[in-house]
Amino acid sequence: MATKIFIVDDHYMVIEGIHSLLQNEKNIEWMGHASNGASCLAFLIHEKPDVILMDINLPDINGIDLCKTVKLKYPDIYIIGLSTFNQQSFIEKMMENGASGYVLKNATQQELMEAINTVAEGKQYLSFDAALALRKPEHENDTPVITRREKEVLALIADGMTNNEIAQTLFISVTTVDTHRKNLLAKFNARNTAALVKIAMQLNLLAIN
Amino acid sequence: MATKIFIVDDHYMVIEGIHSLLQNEKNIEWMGHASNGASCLAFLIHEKPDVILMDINLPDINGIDLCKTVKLKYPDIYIIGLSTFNQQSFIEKMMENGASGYVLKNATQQELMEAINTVAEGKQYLSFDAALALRKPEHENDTPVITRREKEVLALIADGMTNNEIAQTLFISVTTVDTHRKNLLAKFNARNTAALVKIAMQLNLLAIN
DNA sequence: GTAAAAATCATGGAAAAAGGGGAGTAAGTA
DNA sequence: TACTTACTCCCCTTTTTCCATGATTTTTAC
Repeated sequence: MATKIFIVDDHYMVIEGIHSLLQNEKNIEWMGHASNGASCLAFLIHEKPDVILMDINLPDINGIDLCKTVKLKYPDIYIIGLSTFNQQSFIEKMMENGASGYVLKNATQQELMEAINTVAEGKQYLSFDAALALRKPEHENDTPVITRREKEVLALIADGMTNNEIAQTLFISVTTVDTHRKNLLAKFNARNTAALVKIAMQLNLLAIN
Repeated sequence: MATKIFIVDDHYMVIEGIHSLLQNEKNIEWMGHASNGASCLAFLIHEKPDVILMDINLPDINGIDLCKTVKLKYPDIYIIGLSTFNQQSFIEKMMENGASGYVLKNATQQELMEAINTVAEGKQYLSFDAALALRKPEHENDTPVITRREKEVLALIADGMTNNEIAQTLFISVTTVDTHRKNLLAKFNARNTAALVKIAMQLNLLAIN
């Protein structure tokens, strides 16, 4: 029985590349592609692929969120994350949101086929590079645990607000904001605000708006 | 006479996609690909393509710099920039460094063929989106033009260094670093360092290390 | 219901950044 | 050659962050 494949990616050349890589595979049935999250969800109303290859960077929605949505509605569909980055935080979040695998865009045909076949059996697959990123020692890659309030303060700091402004925004004292700031610096092991923001951005903790 | 095409891109799927898009074209001769700048230059010693499709993000060298180098050594080779971004600054710099065209990775086969044919005749080609980005007034375009030195300072700031430490690292005066910092804040329209780093990260101006 | 974690607030001082000026030199371009 | 750009350097003042060291009150979790 052929595995039905669907792709969500906004880059035509990548879609064509994957299509080309898979077109001679007998046990693969190409169902087509979507170039954004909305048309992916629309497609899924009527058609049910076995495996979705899903880019993390989509024009309308975050691939990580789309993964969550799809998995919630259609738990039987297996999802493989697809991106140019092998950053631990991306991979981790994708897997947390129900993805069964993660492949980099410089993967070979072999890797891609291995990923699809493994995932189609219900198992998990991580490309070598992705697995390597995940296996890094705890202190090198773990995102610190921050509280709800700290996250709020962090976002406002990154927006360029001073402690005073943040205090007024959140209706709390300046000294409280200062405490949160200090705790953030400690948790992220950052020397100052600049380093803090950089690390937070790398860990994808700041929404892009 | 067939146009000889060579590709420099570190994403196997993109290479495969382009190959697939071009394989049925009669007047295209596929010469192969390189996945980094070094092997591209090595290839060019013995072989001379007519047109090179060149990714902007390469593992070893900036595509913009590679473009300059190639054009300097082999002025007869036409180069088409290739990337996922249609940011004005990228396109502009690529064209300044001798590229004859710029195509986004979500281009269709038609666009790609049009680009190759146009460029092979010695003319310039910009994809619709790329041309649009270039035509935008400066203030609408979000990527400020920063100098080499400013970029260095920016990177060190984002690493958490103080003006004093940066000064010692770059062997310049603290006041000079301060000037660069002030100019960066002005160019990025950032209220403080935190906002500066966030914007720089969003614009992909800080290497991930 | 108690213990832990989170959120709140505070003082005071040292360090750094932000904001306002001005100015000279070197290199490349029109 | 004249002009522009990048890079360099300096002064002064105010604002903000960073650091150390406290403490009290809510929430949350077991």
